[in-house]
Amino acid sequence: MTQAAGKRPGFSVQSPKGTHDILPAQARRWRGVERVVQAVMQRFGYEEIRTPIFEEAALFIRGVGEHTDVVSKEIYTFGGKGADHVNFALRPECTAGVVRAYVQHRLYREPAPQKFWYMGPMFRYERPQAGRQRQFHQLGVECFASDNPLSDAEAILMAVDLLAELGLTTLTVALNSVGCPNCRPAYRLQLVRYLEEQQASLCATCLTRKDTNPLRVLDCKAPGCQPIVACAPALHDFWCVGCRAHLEAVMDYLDSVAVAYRLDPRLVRGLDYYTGPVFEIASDALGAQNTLVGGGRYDQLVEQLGGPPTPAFGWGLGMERLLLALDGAEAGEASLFGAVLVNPGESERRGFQLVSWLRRAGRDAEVVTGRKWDKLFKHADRLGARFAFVLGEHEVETSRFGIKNLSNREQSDLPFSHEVVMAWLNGITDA
RNA sequence: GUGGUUGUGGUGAAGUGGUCAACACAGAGGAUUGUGGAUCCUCCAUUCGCGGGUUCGAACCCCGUCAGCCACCCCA
Repeated sequence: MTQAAGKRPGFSVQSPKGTHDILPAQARRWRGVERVVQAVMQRFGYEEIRTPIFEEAALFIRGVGEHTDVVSKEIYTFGGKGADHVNFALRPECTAGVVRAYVQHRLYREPAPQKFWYMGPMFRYERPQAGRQRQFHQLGVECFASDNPLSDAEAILMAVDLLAELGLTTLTVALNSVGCPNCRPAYRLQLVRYLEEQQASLCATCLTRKDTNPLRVLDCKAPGCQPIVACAPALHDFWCVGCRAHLEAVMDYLDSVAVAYRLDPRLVRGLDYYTGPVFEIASDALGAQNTLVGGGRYDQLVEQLGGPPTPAFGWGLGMERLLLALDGAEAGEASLFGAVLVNPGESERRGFQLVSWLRRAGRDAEVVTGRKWDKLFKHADRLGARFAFVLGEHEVETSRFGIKNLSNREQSDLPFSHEVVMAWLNGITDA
């Protein structure tokens, strides 16, 4: 923000627009969420995968879709160097990268289905607002080589359970099917024909969407487009037998485990690769950007990116939005096992020894140096220490040290030696 | 890319043209030469996002610029 007078480092001391530092207090919250994530993923048999944060730009253009906003106006690209100059792009999402890795390493040879999860930064050049940043973090899952509706339901359930376990309750799950290659073309044709009739009253963006990605018109919130959308041919009238049956099976599975959802005939995804069931989980604890999880089936993508025909299902979850929705939850206080209180001089040497013994024994501890004992104890309080180790000049002279339990204020006095400390550690019980 | 709104220390904020830029919290030091969230005292913004202009004089007025936030759009 402001620059100290006289110091001109030649750059702004501010993280780039739309990016944030995660400071220790926040990082604690992240770790808490990550722990739950890992546990849930393990229960559902998903394995972690980590892919590069940049890929060839062409991967995203082919995978996500040339006409999606994500690719056409939000992607960060940069050139390589030297002879084999290729254009790269910071990943705007991770499905394309995971599919690329799946194809590259021929993971389809592993026993099916192959189930992966990932977590990491994604990049989209957008105007920042609540729940939207240029660098944000996404947790996602991809399940390959299963066209069984059970896999769809399992993945959706996993998202719901994860959110519930984190304490999120006011959620709505929206479900739809965007149709498969058997039925979508017919629908698309009808829709375009209809939109052409109505094009006089369509908004400007919908006019271009009509040709590039007509299904997205269904999602348009422009007031002028509302009546048109309302009377548009309905997707579900065009579903083929397979699509209908698949969606119904997913619904049946969800019913069987009491996952509440709402069928939303207008739910459409902004990424081109989706086929069949799509879903979204929104939280009313958020502002305008209230979609927490979005995903669906993409049975064509693996083949499109050079792999064998492989059905797949996946979703992505915005970590920052999740943390935002979780905002009411406690951040967790800083805590410490032991604070070793010492005076300047020789007692610091002892303090260094003692803190090192404690750390080597697996305990977190800090040395605090000072002359005034009220300040030292106050400091120990602030650190949230369970025990204060009193090791001042008096103790150095007598070769002893004090241990004070800061919660019940009981203090004992012991000879200063490694063995004594270890014995004492063995004697304490963890709360 | 479009619109709205806000920019005063680590934080929350007073101050709307004229002495050292209130106050509160946090922080540092002391009162108290060894024992913790108390009390009292002291210190902590050569400067009001940044740059220019008007003026004898600007945190306050004007212009520009940058940033934050919110919304549109889009999406997680």
